[in-house]
Amino acid sequence: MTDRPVNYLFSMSLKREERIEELRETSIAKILDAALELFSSHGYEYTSMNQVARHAGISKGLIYNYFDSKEGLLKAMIQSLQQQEDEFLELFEHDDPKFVLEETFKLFFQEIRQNTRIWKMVTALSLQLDKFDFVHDIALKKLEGYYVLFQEQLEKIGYPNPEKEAKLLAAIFDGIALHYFIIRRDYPLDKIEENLIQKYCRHET
Amino acid sequence: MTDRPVNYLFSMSLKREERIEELRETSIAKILDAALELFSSHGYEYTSMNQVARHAGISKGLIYNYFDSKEGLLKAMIQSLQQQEDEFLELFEHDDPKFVLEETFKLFFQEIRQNTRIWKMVTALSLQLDKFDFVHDIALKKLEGYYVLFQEQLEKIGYPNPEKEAKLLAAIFDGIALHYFIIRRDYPLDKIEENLIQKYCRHET
Amino acid sequence: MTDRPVNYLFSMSLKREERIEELRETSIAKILDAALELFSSHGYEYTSMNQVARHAGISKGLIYNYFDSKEGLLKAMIQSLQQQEDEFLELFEHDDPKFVLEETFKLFFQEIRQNTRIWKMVTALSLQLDKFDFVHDIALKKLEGYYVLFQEQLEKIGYPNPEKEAKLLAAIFDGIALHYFIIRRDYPLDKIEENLIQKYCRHET
Amino acid sequence: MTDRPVNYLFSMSLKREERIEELRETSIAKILDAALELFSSHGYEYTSMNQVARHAGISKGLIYNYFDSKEGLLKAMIQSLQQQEDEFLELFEHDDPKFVLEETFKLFFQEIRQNTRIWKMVTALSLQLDKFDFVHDIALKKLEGYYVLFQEQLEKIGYPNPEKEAKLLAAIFDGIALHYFIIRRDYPLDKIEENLIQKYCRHET
DNA sequence: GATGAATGAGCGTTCATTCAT
DNA sequence: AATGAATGAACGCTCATTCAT
Repeated sequence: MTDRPVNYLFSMSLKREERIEELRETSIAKILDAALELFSSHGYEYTSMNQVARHAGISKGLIYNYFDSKEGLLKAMIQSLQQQEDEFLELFEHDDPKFVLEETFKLFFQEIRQNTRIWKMVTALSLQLDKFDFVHDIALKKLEGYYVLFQEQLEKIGYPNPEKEAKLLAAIFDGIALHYFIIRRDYPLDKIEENLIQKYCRHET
Repeated sequence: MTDRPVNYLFSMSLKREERIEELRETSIAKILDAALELFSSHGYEYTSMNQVARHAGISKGLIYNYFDSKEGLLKAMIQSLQQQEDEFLELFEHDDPKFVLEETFKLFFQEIRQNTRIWKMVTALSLQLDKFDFVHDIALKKLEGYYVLFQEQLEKIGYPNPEKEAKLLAAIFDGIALHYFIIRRDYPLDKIEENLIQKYCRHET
Repeated sequence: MTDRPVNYLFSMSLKREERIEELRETSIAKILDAALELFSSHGYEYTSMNQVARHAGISKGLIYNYFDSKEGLLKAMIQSLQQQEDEFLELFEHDDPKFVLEETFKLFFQEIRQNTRIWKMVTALSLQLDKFDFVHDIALKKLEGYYVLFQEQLEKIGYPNPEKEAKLLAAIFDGIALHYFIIRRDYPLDKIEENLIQKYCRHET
Repeated sequence: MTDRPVNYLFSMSLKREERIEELRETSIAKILDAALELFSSHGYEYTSMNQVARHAGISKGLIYNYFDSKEGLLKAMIQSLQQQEDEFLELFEHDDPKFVLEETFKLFFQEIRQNTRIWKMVTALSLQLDKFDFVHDIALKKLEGYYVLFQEQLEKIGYPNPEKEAKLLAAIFDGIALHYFIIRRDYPLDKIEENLIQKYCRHET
């Protein structure tokens, strides 16, 4: 990211600083929104910086005030997604493993339903690992997060082979997402969701 | 793709025709090989037609004798992959469902192990459905093929909810592939494979 | 350059005026210093106004309070150099021509030794005369100053063809400077200096 | 420089190869000519690749078929100048040192008279040594060539301090060139030339 | 007086595609 | 069938300059 403003001694009032910081944040938000919108609908490679600028309603040059490069913009956009996700993953501090699992399941399905385009993009990007290492790293970390979460809950429930079972469960989820991304309207996402919840969260132990 | 030569009577000897047909096929094969190699290792968008030509050992212009455009080349390449796959999916005409499932499982794991790069590319491409409808169509058809195959076998075995179970099974497979593409060396592909075979093909009914 | 403040009666106290005048001069000096430093080390074309502002420790906009444009800044910078030089050329009001010559020689060599980068830049700029007429004019005036100085002294010493000889002498100096700029450490500047002083200032007439 | 054509076995006749080589050379020549013309009249930094293409009467993209980058084009242009110069420096294989000196002098003056703009550009570029090392290297080599040539001839003539004197003589030349570049029409180049020839090549030993 | 967010024309460069041979 | 010189639109990016505060 380029030059943050240097703090010249006494050179401006706090008011001014705040106003400027606001401007900065507004612009950054506009750019990130436009990038998310366009990258996720047309693809990163097929979106030009010109388009991002136009869609954000600002000039091309301004993007480079805040981001080093197109790839830098992608990185920032991905990280901002990641951050939002982290925020609501912290919610689960419950004792009942079946409850935690069920909530996780519901959250997951809600996410891919609501932000299909975004998660499709993220999935596509994590497969380009040679080009965008940072996406790969984030995908990896997230994956391991799920492995751990699932394993803990399955262990508590008393599953026989919790480590492998956790990996399988995570695979089921990402597989479902993948198929939903491809098949879309014709994919019975609701029924699949119910079925899974029945199987893992409501069965007799 | 350009017009195939029509057989004008007496216009040339069969020998000459055959020789030319051979040349055509050799060139096309060289181009498709180069495209597969480069698209799957560097990505479609990051591979130039120049690179394809150089890697195929032919001239840039020649590619356009056989393919309309870069996208046309991609399409042909994907279709040739599809064709190869169809060929060995016809093998299964066996009665024992568990045997068929086990063979399918083994084939799948062998494929993603041996041609990781290629399947990663195919997966990535099928997520870009706005851009490349044909990849999407192929992915869809293939997916439905698996759904049917799995459903039939699971029905024969006597699974309670074969349709949903088939979809879940297919999701497990593609999820495993996805995770393997991302985690690679650290993913316990062998153990997962064994585990799945045990679960679906060797259990007591 | 923007308008200097006119002295509206009673509009502000002399104290305030003075303080502001001081601020102005400090800022201008900081900018000129930064420009000299950066233009001479990276080249005028390869120095951005942003860099100048950062190096001067002020904001980009402030430069435009004092200078019309990047070229205007260059012009002012060159003129300030010129002014400094004029100041110490006035020192020579001595009768003995050989003494004056020797002092001039020494001054010249000291200058190119100490401020190599700056003189290299000035030389380079005076060769771009299409772009920067003012540099050309300054170079011309300076050159003629040297011609006159040398001619007068050589005349006093009794050289046969003082006009041509003065031009040759001036050429020798600038040629030496040019070669020193290019060869740098390996150029025997000291010996050349001694040699010249011997030849022109210490010989028997 | 980019891809030279690969020689596909038997793939084309010698005639075709020759014709293509001719095309290549014509284009390269057009580009180099345009670059020399524009770089030397407007300056390297103030000439865009678009201008070069337009002036050469070809498309912008074609330049990049033959040159890696703008800097690569500059380099090639300088080297082609260097080559032309080398060719006529080989002429001097004469015994009489005064004759050799006189011819060198005449050649030098003729050059800066006829190709003023070009030599001015070369001089300007060799002062930008941080940016364009190759120009610096060439300038250095050329300079040393002159040092050696002058030293040898002055030695033969019997000058007392030939090494230093050679350096001074070279400095005189480049100084004269520099002054001529700046003063142009008002500089008495002819008289200076005569004067130098008298002094070094026609005097009594 | 001083700031820095914002602009937009223009840069060097790439590359899919065409076409004369 | 095969070549590769040639094109030109589009790209990512820079930077001198403006102006509201």
